[in-house]
Amino acid sequence: MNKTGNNSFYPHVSVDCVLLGYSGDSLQVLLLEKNLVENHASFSGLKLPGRLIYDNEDPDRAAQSLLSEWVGVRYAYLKQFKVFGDPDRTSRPQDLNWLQEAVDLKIGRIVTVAYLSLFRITSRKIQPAANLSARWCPVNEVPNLAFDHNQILKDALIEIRKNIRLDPSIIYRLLPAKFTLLELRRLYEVMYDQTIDVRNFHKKVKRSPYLVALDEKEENVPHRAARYYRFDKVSYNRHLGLTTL
Amino acid sequence: MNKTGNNSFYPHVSVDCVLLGYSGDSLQVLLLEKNLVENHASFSGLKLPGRLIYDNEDPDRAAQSLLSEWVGVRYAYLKQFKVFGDPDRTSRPQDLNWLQEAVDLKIGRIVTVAYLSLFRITSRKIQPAANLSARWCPVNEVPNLAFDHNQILKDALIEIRKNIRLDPSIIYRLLPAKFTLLELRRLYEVMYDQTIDVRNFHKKVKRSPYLVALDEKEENVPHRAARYYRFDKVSYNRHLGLTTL
DNA sequence: TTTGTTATTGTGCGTAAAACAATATGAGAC
DNA sequence: GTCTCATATTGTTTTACGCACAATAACAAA
Repeated sequence: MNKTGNNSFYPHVSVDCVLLGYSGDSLQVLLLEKNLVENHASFSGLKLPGRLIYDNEDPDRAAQSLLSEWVGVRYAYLKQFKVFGDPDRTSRPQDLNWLQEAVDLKIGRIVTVAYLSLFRITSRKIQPAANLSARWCPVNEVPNLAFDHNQILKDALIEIRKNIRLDPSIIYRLLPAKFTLLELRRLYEVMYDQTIDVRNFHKKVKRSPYLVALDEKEENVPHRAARYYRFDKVSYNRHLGLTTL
Repeated sequence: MNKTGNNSFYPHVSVDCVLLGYSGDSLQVLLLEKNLVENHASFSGLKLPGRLIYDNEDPDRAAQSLLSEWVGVRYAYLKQFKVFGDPDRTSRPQDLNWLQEAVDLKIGRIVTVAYLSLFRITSRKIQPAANLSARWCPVNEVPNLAFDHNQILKDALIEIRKNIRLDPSIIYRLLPAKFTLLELRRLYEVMYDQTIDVRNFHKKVKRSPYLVALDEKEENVPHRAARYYRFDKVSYNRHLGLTTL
């Protein structure tokens, strides 16, 4: 309740992105190394991609540009999910050092808008071309991050699970155009961190009208070939009215 | 992409609260009259309660204090649900006028964090004691509001429906300690804007272990008296683990 | 033809959603 | 006390889904 008395208070506003990529067997998050500070070897120095918003820039647009910059995906799932505004969220000594030395910011307080994005990691995109200080890290093996970024990541994972139940189409952004039911099942298992019965799973997904079987099968596999399926957006949108209510 | 070049950009940050009250037969939202400007009779002049955050103040705390100020409820459901940061959201002429004349703000850009709160309207609380410029308005009859507040309200209503499915306890904050199943059903019907079959509804709610029947009935009603029920928080919290997964 | 490996499929049970109408109960009128 | 009015309360059937279970089909290589 520390009133300033007048209305001339201006906090910083930033966006931070939890960029989640699926590699085909695990869910990974994009982390940046704060490698601009060289004399802090004992500090982990990892953070989520993020920056202050520009003058006259919508936070949504800032998040979109971060996504483009680091991953290059233009039309991925991208959702603002929470604001982190604790006045002390940037006040740890290491974080203050970095803000001052690397970004040339004074003791500034920063209110950040957190975004969540999901996409498929293709071999080409694993290393962002523009900057080598970025790396993918499995969400289960994330070390201590700067600021409250561990908390932001944790909230993002909770959020994404909620959203998948309300909008299953999110899942299919993590798969190639053609996929087998095994791939689909593995993805659900990774997302919810639990195993799923094969038979029940087949029955369930085959009820969905937007999952269409192709006349195509795996080739050159040393066992029975699995059928390929694809996700049909048109059927999904028609079907939406029923499942959402 | 209007970069400032340096990192010294400071937008305003505010919180706005969608305070939803249930009067027993309809859902209402608390609106404030921008009555400080007297020479704009043709302008509706209604807005959601909100203000800039103070120096060193967490947005959550600011929202909590707004809630206390206007409704006086201390432990109500209060949830941050979305950020509105379009640079042009405060640029309509009427809104600019109001900002300058009433709040003494220059052309400032404002990023706002929107909160959602739900509670019961008791006769005592319908008119906030401190300020008579506040009024309840049925959510279906809300006129044009200042800024993007109509959009904020719309998003809040979508959000609350999602949240009730995930956490039914929210519903019981809108009812008195003792209530009949008719009152409970009417509330669900108002919330989802659809009628519900009486028999199926009774069967469904009676499965909930946290809905306990009392040995008490309505009195002085010209028909069969309905039984009273209450919501049991302890049973609900025990039960939570099952329904959430 | 056999073998190894994975893909695919069916049955039973318990629970819940949805669509239906008849009976019970309280207060007041006669 | 009986009747009437208005609302409260309750049950059955059908259909769908979640969940727990194991046997069969298909492909490639030996």
